[in-house]
Amino acid sequence: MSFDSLGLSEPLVRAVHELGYTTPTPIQTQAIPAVLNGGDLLAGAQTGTGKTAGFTLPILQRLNTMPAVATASGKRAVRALILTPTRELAAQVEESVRAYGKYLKLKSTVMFGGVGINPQIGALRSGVDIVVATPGRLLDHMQQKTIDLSHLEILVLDEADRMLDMGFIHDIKRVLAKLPPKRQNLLFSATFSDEIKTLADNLLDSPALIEVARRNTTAETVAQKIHPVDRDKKRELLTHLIKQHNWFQVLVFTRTKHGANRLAEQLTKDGISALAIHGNKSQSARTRALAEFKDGTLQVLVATDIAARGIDIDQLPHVVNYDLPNVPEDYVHRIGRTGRAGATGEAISLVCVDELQLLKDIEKLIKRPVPQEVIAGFEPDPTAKPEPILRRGQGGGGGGGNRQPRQSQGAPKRDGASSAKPAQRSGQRPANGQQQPKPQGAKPAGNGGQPRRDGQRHDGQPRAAAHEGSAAQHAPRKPHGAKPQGSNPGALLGGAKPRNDAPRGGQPTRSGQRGR
DNA sequence: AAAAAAT
Repeated sequence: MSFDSLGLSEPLVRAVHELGYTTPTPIQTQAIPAVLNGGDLLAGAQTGTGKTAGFTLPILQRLNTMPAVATASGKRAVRALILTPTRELAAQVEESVRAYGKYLKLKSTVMFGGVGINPQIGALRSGVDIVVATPGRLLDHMQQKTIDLSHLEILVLDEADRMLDMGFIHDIKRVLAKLPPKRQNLLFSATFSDEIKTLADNLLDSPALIEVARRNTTAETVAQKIHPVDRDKKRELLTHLIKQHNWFQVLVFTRTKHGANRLAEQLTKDGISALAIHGNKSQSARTRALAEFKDGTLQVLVATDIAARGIDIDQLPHVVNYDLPNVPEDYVHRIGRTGRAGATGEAISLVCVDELQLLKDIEKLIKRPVPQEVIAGFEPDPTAKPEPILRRGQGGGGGGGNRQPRQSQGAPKRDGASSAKPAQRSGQRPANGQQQPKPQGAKPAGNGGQPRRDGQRHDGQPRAAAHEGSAAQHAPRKPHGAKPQGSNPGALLGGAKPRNDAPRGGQPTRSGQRGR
């Protein structure tokens, strides 16, 4: 199977090939012809399955093929709208659109909150074909009448379940109400709650159905490991691990925003360059942290679950769960940040007694125990009692009325400096972790803290296509270090009994085409 | 229970 046999035109295939992809993933194989068909689509797919290319490629082709439309002012009209739950994801999707559309004349832009609205208005005025947006800012534009969607032909709701979880349903309905009724709708969701089904029923007209087996697990290329540890020794252990192995690009997840801030500060004190990323950070701080982490300037990125989905970093070697996530599914999303596109990765979880129940839930979900390894010097106190803080909500699927109206959280915190890095860096990084982290503050002041919204990379390397990445399929590799090495594996923390391996994910389970 | 998203 190849991209041109899916019906994509030469300029798209050329862009895809130049980005290093030759073989479509299962979801691409199914979604691309379905979208080219012009009908609606309901797709069950998570990030990391090649989903983004699955809709951006055929959308580009359709817009390129269909006769261009002009607005009253004579500029190109917005014909495709892609909504995503987070700003970072919106930026990434638009990068993909740009990368894949490199040889086409189509124009795209991204818009979300937390940054100035005027540049966005300017971009819209100059005329764009494709808009990628988060719901809030899009509504803002609609109310201010700075966006004209009267020529819209294609609508995509990406990570629709996440958007509903985040309380976007009302915003989405308000957007939908103002769109031209005759259009192609694509809905992507990792899960299918009753809410999603209702949304799909209302939105989609006899959609094609595509489902790719859930990645409930954990690519084979990710080696997972638990380090049992006392709750108050976690930070020390993390520092120890990073320094001992000289890890150079570590994504660390915490449960709370406050926890992320604290940990980043402490790591910095320990001589490790670290920044936190979460929803209370200013957009410029978020953008900067992500950019520095991606280009290797930053050794550690401490994140809340804002980064659990979607965020894609090439060849990210290490993910650490400093806290286990409250929702088992998020474990899968988190560790899915590593081992992407066939590369090997390592997912380490620091687990204290409080988190045993969460661990059990996770092992049940992924249908396998995670090997445990106690690190010498960090043996957990066997008499420690769990503190009954953590409870997991969310029953089987239908239930949780998790509605939360948006509420203002006050001004985002400005974390100090207005430094953004000047463009630099060759794009190479040492292959073996020799890179020394720069101390904080050593960077020259940059462009006044303007966030990068332009989707360009510092190093100018094409990479957007790596999102949802692995267009190409790679031979599965054995995870390295899958066996616990070192001292008493399995000590102290009762995990699930070893079972035979879980079934591999990644195969399509169901597909339907239909004409319209 | 936490997180995210418009000002």
